[in-house]
Amino acid sequence: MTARAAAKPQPKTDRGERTRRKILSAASAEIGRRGFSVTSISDITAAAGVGQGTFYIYFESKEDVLRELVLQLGRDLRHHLSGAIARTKNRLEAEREGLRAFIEFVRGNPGLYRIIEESQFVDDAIYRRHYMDFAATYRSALEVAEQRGEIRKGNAEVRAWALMGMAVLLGQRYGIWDVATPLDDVIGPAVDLIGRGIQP
Amino acid sequence: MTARAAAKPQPKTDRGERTRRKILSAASAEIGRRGFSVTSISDITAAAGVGQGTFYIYFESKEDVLRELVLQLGRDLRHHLSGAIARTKNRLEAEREGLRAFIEFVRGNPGLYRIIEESQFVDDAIYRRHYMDFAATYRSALEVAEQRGEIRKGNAEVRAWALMGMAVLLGQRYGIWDVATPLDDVIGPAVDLIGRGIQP
DNA sequence: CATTCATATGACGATCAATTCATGTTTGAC
DNA sequence: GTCAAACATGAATTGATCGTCATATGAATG
Repeated sequence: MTARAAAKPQPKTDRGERTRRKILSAASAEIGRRGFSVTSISDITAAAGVGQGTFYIYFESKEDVLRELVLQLGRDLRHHLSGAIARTKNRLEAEREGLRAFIEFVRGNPGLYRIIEESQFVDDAIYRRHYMDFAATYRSALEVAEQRGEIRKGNAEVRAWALMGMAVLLGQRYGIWDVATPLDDVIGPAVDLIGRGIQP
Repeated sequence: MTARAAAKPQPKTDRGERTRRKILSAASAEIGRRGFSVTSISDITAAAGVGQGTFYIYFESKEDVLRELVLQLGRDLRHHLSGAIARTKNRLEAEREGLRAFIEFVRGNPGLYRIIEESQFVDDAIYRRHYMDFAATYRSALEVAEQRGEIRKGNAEVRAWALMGMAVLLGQRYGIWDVATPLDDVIGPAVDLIGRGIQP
């Protein structure tokens, strides 16, 4: 499940580069829409408009493609989030804008969300790394905010995972299953919970 | 993926009942250990010690078994949690004991946890129902606590999903990936977050 | 324009899992 | 103890995907 074969060499021409991208992009669309396990390699190559054998010029296996997609999505999401948080002036505002950006991202890319979650059952290591990376970033941000006195002292590691968990399930609930509820109706209560908790 | 075929009739003899259970239990063990997609029906029947054809006397397909496992796990988990919460005397205590019981359950049954999560990619409807059911219960509990003045007023639906999300990812992080950290080191900070939030 | 490397193809063989079914065994009601 | 219904079996069929390979085309170089 986590076995790594020798990676395929990078394409050496523009044409190769383009073809590789076509395959990756078709894989993202097909897997995002129908799921990893039911998508066959020939589904992907058909969607990409290339021959079946072409796939194996650039990738070892379907798992290999998924790994690359997860990494790519991680980068995209990170970029999207850091853009949203950039101009906030304290931690709670960052939580608000980060959560909003996350659910927006999910609404805009439901398939991509599913790809990451399903990667757990294909290559646990890559899924884990995805979350570990986000957690590490989150944790640092919380520690900085703590230093600055923007938030109470607390266990930043546990907090990071708890807050990520909130975002993940709210993303599922309000980003995929229900895209009708206005985001403000979700963000408001969620940020209130993050900021002040439930106690009177 | 969500297609439902005519359900198989219940066994009519003790022997039948026993065989059906053997298959379900073997399926739970195998799928929990190795994952749904890589487990074949013959893996399951071999582990159960029955012939391959026997499987089809009781189940339509592997998906059919998974549905039943998810329902069963939902009942088990609900039972485990309500037992843990029963004697708590306010909402925050219930959050504490519920979270502890949940992560304990995950540590004790990592495979079961994976079964529920993977069901999302096999039969989305059953996975969704699982969460919807828990959310409905959670929401009611929060509304009652609100009535009693045990917690501040707030959007119980959003809160329920946010808190479930926290539990799910903390369960992943501290129930599956890291089972060495003492639970109190996790529960404490998490309940502090739930109770008072991060603001100073 | 000749040569060479990179890229592209899709038919084909190997593999594997799902499901059926003809046949045999067990159970329990009478 | 008989008998019909329920249950059990695993070999055989079916269907689908993977991954390879012989062959062909494209592009760049001198």
